[in-house]
Amino acid sequence: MSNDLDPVFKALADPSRRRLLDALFERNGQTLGELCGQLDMTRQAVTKHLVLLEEAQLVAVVWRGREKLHYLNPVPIHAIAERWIGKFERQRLTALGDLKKALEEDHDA
Amino acid sequence: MSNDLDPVFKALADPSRRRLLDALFERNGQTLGELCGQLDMTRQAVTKHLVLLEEAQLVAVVWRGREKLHYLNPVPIHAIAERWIGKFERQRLTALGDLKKALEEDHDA
DNA sequence: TTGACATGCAACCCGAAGGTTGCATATTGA
DNA sequence: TCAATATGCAACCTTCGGGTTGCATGTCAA
Repeated sequence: MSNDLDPVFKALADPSRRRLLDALFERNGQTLGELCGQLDMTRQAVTKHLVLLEEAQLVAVVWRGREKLHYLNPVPIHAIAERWIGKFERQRLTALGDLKKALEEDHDA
Repeated sequence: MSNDLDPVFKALADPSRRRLLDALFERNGQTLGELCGQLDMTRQAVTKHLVLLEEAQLVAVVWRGREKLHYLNPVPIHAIAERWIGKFERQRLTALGDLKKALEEDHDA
């Protein structure tokens, strides 16, 4: 399994791509055509977004005849949650405390 | 509190900015100059990255004389974990199941 | 077998993003 | 008071990202 989260963060940075993930969350296994119906752009633009999602392994593809079915792969999101967000979540209250304290000291001065 | 996660996703998309967050994670409250020492680019470039982090509310700033102290604000990361990642994590096994099943059916055909 | 359908590929356009350099401003401490 | 320090502001350059259009390819169904 890849250990590089960068393509995942990049893929998640665009609202249209998050929207595609949401669409697959609503109904998994949609075709390209179906996904196009939910975004206000050309099929080619949607294809490009899906390519990025595939490269980040957020979406997996299965061909059925001439149709391309898209499936959500939750593993990279899980990896981000585990390896990245978890770290900050663990120190959350400490960081908030630092911030509060700094603001108070600033007020004094 | 802002409810818009887009600037947060955008801010997290760049490796240099994630690195800055990591640096503040290591030692909270660093000055601009200190943060510059940890990235291989000009001070102005670092400033630009920090502006994006501030706009996403991931970093809060306190001025102490001529020094600008940077503090981690864990709230937006928490928001992403709660409102966005949590949703996918909850359906994680279901999505993996869909994917596995689709791959098997593809194999049959 | 053929036309309609689902998708791929490639060139192109434009604005945004990341970086640089140069200069201005404010604070500090000797 | 003045030089060094810490930072801001603005113009500029190049690359990348998101979007389009046009055409090619492969599959299905009548």
